[in-house]
Amino acid sequence: MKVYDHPPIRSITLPMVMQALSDPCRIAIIRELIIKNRPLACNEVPLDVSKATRSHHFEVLRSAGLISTEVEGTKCMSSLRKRELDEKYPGLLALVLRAE
Amino acid sequence: MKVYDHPPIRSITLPMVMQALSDPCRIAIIRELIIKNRPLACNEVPLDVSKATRSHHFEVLRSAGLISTEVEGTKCMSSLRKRELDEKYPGLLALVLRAE
DNA sequence: TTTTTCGTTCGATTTACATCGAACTATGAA
DNA sequence: TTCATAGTTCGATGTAAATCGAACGAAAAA
Repeated sequence: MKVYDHPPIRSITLPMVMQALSDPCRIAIIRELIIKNRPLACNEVPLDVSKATRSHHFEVLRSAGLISTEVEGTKCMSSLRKRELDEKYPGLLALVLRAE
Repeated sequence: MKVYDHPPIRSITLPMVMQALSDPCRIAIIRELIIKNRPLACNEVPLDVSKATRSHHFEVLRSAGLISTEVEGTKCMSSLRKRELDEKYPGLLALVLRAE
């Protein structure tokens, strides 16, 4: 069974976070996680890309420290690292949620 | 004399802004503008890159709507579009200033 | 056990980006 | 008028990123 790597929040840098959020698909994923306020499987977020690309975007968010993922059966559920993000980057999630 | 183009703030998107802030040089420029709180010439911001690259980074920030630039003699002075940014992306500048 | 579901990984392609040196332009100073 | 300063633009190069289809693997369902 696949195990995901989650970098410690200390090792995350602002450029990494900004880079991760510079793509519309990935912003959509983060927004959905904020709104739904629960872990989501990859295909619960509507995106107009192939599943390979979708998987790629989740991986980018994961390695930028924005989400964490764990396997549940055949699905893998991703959650916002909300507490850590709010502490390290206060205002970031609110910004992503509200902004156009 | 060179005239710079500044996109209207309503045409700016979050991915554009995030993309512009995904580079350490550009974050350094924005920070310096926040801290100094006045227009700065390109070479007033210490960066370890050539002047061509420096010029490029200012251009990226400009076309992402983060700064505005006007010519003064042989220099070109860049300012933060602070009022507009605070209105459209509240919390963004504070985030850039504080975050690691 | 066979099939379906969910997602990853690989290899390939295309596009975007950071970077530089060199040539250029406009202004101001000598 | 000549020189210096500040920055842009061009062309080139190398690297990173987005995207896909196809093949794969693990777990659940039939």
